[in-house]
Amino acid sequence: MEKGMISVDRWSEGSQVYFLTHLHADHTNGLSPTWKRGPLFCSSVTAKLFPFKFPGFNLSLLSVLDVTHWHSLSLISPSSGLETTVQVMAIDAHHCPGAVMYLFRGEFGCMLYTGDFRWETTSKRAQIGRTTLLNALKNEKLDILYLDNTYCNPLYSFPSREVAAKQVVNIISSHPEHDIIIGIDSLGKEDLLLYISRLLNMKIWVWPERLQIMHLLGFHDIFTTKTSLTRVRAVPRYSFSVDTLEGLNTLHPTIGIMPSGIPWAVKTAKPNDNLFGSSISRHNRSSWSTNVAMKKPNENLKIVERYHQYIYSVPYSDHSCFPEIQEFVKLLQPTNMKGIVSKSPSYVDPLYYFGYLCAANQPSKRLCHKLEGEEVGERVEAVHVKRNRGSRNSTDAESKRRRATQVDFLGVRVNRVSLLRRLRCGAKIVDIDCTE
DNA sequence: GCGATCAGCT
DNA sequence: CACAGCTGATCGC
Repeated sequence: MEKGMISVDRWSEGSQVYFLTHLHADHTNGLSPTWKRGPLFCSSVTAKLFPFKFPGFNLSLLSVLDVTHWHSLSLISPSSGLETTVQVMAIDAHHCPGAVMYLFRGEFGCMLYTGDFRWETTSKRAQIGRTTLLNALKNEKLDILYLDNTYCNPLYSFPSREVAAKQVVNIISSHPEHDIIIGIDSLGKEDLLLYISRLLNMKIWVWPERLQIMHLLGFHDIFTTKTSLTRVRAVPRYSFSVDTLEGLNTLHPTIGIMPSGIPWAVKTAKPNDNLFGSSISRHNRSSWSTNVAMKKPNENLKIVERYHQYIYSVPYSDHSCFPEIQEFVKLLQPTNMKGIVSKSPSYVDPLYYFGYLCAANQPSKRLCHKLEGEEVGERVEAVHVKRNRGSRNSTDAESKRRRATQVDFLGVRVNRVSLLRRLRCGAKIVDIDCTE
């Protein structure tokens, strides 16, 4: 295999330059303070947060890319061995602070790696993104689109974050005597918290490390670590559970709000089930419930009852929902397309739904010639593939067998989808034989 | 002992 | 199911 040129959100050896879309952990797997494989490009906000996440990292390796401007890099062509120019543009991805997409052009053609992104066609920011992309692509064809396919399934349709944020504010203001906890991660959902703070004119509690991040992001007066100053607290999602809520309610009436594209606990119930017969109105439930068969109905029922006693699931998502992904693909009409998320809720290759929008039947021969002739088979395969359950209980022999499958995959189409499922995000995107 | 990786959980 | 990501166990150096 010839050496590659460019890796995005992928940190193994063999590339000349590396790009980071944003600082969520599933995109930094393999990065560490001791990493030193080459120049690492990212946005200015990501660069600002970077030392916090990777203290001791050699910052001379970091290069900041301004958004919406072309930057030229001089690299060695993997095919000819000669110097070649690659141009790259970072574009706001509207995901979490610092998140960008990368648009590349060079001898390999034109390609876009979205990273995680949200494409709200109603928002001002997305309109700017739309103009930027169209201007950048102007007379050029997008040869390959690496797409955030997290919610690439028609099951997933949710409102804009502005609408969802209003739902959150409604929930809080309809519980004037309650304490509120909101489950968030170490980065992301800041806009939601700012919105709450502005509309309800209150500070928001965050844990100390999160306050440091808020300060790095330039938010100095809105957040606090003093519990006495506010009844609204943003807490780490991993500490947000039914048990936590039940514990808190022994001290003071408290409700939880979970902003998420996946209302997991809701999904075990039907919209008209008695589970929702509570006197508290559930703003979001009607459009949310999907019916999923239950293995142990009674057991799950209890969990759901406990859940709905205290927790609101609000469809506030930093990923694009299905109709938005569709809009995005329609706009760009790439020649080829590849999902970057393998562990999505209902993984399906984006070509299954959007192949008709692009010229996927005539994949660019400059790129990924191996993909040619596989796309139709892959699309069919994608819907029939069974979820890989029970990996936690699998034996050593089973996991060895799976590893063997991964090796075989490089030349065998039929295993392609099941492998993609397990792969992490990230790609070595310019690699002559395109096997990653 | 340290970092990388994985299992388990939410 | 699992957005993103923590904790704790284990492995290899």
